Amino acid sequence: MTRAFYARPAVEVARDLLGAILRHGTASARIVEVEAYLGENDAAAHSARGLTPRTQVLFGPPGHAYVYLIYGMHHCLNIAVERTGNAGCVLLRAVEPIADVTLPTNGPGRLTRALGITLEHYGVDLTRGSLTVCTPETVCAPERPLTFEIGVSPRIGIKKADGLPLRFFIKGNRYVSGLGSQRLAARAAADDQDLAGNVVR
DNA sequence: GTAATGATCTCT
DNA sequence: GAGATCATTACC
Repeated sequence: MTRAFYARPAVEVARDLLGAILRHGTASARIVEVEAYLGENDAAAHSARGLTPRTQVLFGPPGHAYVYLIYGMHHCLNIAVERTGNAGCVLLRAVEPIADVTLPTNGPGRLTRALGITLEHYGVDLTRGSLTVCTPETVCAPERPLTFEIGVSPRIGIKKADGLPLRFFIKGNRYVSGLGSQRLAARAAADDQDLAGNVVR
């Protein structure tokens, strides 16, 4: 993805990231669920209270990683978007494994653990280096559809600015996180059932 | 310096 | 429904 791809409103970038490929080293996975955070006018965004040491990358140029530790034990991966000075970002919430991924990837904390993303990736440039996002056509995954329906819902787990439809996900994809998906995924692993179409909310 | 908080996950 | 566990932030 180019710098220009990220230099757009958070909602646009979020929707366009669905289906794209997240790569870290040899590991790769398809992005199936994201959330948009709008910057200083979004009470739920970390950048809502202005520039702090942690959030400075959000105010910097687009296309850089914003990684932070949540609840003392989970890392979350975001991508800074919009032009320099605008603190919008996109939270990656779930991915579908393609290669060299063994751990579960449905959920923000799980996907960072599965792909080995930590605080050391804070601020790295996603347009160059080992942690990148690219278009699905550049990866050989012919069994996965390039077109899909996009589902929309309120963001998960936040208390401020709740209810805004800023969460986007691939409808029917079994790797989407959210209500019930953990039990469904566990049952799928146990029964080897195909859950496609049953995770839409 | 101290205390509250949290864009989560796992188990009960 | 509660506990784990700590960086960041706000407030004294």
